[in-house]
Amino acid sequence: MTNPEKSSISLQTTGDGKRRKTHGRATLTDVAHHAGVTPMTVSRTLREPHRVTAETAQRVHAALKFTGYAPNKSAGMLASGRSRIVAAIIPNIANSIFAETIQGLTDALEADDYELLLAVTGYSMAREEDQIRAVLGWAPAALIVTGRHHSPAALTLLRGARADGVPVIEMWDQSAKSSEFIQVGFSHSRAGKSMLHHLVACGYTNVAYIGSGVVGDLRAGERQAGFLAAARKAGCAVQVLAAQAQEPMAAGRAILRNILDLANPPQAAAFSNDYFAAGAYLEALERGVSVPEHLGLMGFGDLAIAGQMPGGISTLAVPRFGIGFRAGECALAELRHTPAASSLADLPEPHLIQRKTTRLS
Amino acid sequence: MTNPEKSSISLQTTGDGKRRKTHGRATLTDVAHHAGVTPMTVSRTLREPHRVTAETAQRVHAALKFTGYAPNKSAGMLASGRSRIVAAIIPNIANSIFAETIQGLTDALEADDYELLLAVTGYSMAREEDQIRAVLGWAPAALIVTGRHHSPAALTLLRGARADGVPVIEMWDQSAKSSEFIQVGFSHSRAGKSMLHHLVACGYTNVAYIGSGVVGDLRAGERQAGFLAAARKAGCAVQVLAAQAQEPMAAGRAILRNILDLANPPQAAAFSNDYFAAGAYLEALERGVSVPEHLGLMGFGDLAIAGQMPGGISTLAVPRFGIGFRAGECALAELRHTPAASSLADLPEPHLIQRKTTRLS
DNA sequence: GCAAAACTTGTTAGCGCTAACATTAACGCC
DNA sequence: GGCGTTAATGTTAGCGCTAACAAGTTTTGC
Repeated sequence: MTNPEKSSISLQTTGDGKRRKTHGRATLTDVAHHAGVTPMTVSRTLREPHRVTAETAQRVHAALKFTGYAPNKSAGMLASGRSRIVAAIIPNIANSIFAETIQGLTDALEADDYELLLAVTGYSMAREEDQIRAVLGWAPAALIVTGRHHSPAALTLLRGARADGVPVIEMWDQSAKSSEFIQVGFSHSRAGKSMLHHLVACGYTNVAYIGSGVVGDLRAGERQAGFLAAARKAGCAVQVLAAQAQEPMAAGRAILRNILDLANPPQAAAFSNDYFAAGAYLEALERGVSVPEHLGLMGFGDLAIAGQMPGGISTLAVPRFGIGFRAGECALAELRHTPAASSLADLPEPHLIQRKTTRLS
Repeated sequence: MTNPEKSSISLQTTGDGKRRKTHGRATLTDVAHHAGVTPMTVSRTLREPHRVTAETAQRVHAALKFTGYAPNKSAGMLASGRSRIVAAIIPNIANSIFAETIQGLTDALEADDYELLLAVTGYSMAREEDQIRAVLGWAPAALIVTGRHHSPAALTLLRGARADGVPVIEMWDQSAKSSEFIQVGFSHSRAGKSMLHHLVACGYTNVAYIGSGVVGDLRAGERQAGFLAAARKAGCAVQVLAAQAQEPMAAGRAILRNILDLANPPQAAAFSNDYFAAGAYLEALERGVSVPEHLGLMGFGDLAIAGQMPGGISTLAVPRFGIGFRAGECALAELRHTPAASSLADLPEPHLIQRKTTRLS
């Protein structure tokens, strides 16, 4: 290919010699000229092919290919007032818990040919508010946020969006009472409670909870609170530690060392996520601490690593992929005005997977 | 909040009583009415604050807040012909290798207030082509793709974009000779060679390479080819296995079992990524296979897990975050017309990290 | 055979915003 | 005080596309 400019077909002057402001890309009008039809016919060929003669369609398609036309979506959105964007706002991408949710979301949206606009908050409510404002500028067809807690201004934005007919979905969380937005998730305080109950059922009476150490992670906080409340109710001794902000498995290792140094070491520890638990488990193995006899360990999330560690790590499994998929389905259902089956249907509740790191009672 | 509609300020009728087509959201015109100025003044207040009186700015800001105005970015983009979007096309998100790259990209773009539009190909060239076409519809300011191999049509699109002044960056790869686009990455065939050389330096003479098993992952293929070529040149016996498409650590475990069953088992195995290596290592530990004496293992990527496994897994470290950050910086530099320092400057070459799974020679 | 229905294509206007220019007001300078 | 100069705001036009309607063409039914 000797001439790299060759693909740029753009007409730089119109018939009357006036210069166009347009940048190189071909427009509908360019395509229409080539095909000898009006822009409207080209537009229809693309969006409502059945309303166009086969012969016309053929000419148009030839022109499309010749010009290398790519529709300007901004213009389309502006003209139609609709967009095929679904915006999702998540705390972070690197965390594989959300990566799988995004995968689920993508899969669900593909069915109706929506695009995903992703924004990341870093667990900051202020940043969430900014991101909501930012994505709203794209007039998304639906808006999916993480969690049920938002700043007052963010809440106003969400309500405004919903009032404009934009489905708003809160994922990864669930209110005790009915919520004003659609929710696709589970109760984290109940999840924390389940974790404690598992340890109690295993016969542990003195336990520790290791929090995420991420200040803005409200859901992690609720799991912890649920765990502690249940421990108090069960008369189980409990102490709390927080992971340091560092690579999660390394943090888990550090935590284990801390636990062993404790004045009154617990018989079992529940971790805010499986990476912490995996790190702690490896450290325990290396130090010859017998798990689960001397120390029980459990994680949260049922990430791949929990199943792959020797013997497997007991954990609370949550539908990471399913939450994303279901959230996408709910958005689509609202957009199609096919009232979704209840937003919680076929989303499995978190459930315990007992592996080798907790003692059988 | 008793009236959830209250945040929707939209004027549904104009002065002359004509119904507006607009959806609920406030427009510049709405804001301008409230502030008693023209839309242009509002626009200027937002984009060129210094060109507006303090008093006017104050009135406009009050009106902005009152109306809950959020700019329609499509309209702005259409009118200005510019966008503040950078599009990135990656093979997949769940894979943490790219997650960190995206993080780097996001960090770099934040400096100049660009938004990131992300598209995923699933390692399919056909899908890459579709995704390029799709993101081009948003008239991105820059386009970042993964790898240097594209379908002919995709290549035409990329060239067309570049001809329109859109910086095009290929990341995670590097051509032997100079390339037509900016490249931020490294040579995978050289990476494969480095891996083989490490095993040879450790004294292994009969080795195995475990490919990714992902058909479209051309870079993984090049690492494998580089490894094999180097093995042949070094006179090192080599056999190739491919991981099954399943959860990566589980695949690594399965591979280890296969290796042990081999007629002529290798002394060391190099894996296409650290998850495979970690799974294999755990399986080896459980089976009492002594690593690195009986079998050496090495991974690729220097993911967290490689450093956290007992003793640590030897691996080839690559600048996952740095590639994304540098790609973002290059894009910004082009957009600012501040010619970037060479696209490869301060991007470290892949380097070997020897840990406990390969024998010291 | 001819009007009504159905189909195909064209025309017009405008989505919300901004570039470019036009206008008005305020200022400085000799 | 007249006149250029700058600063602040307004006016006009149009980005590329699509909704809504209009006009022409073919088909259909009896």
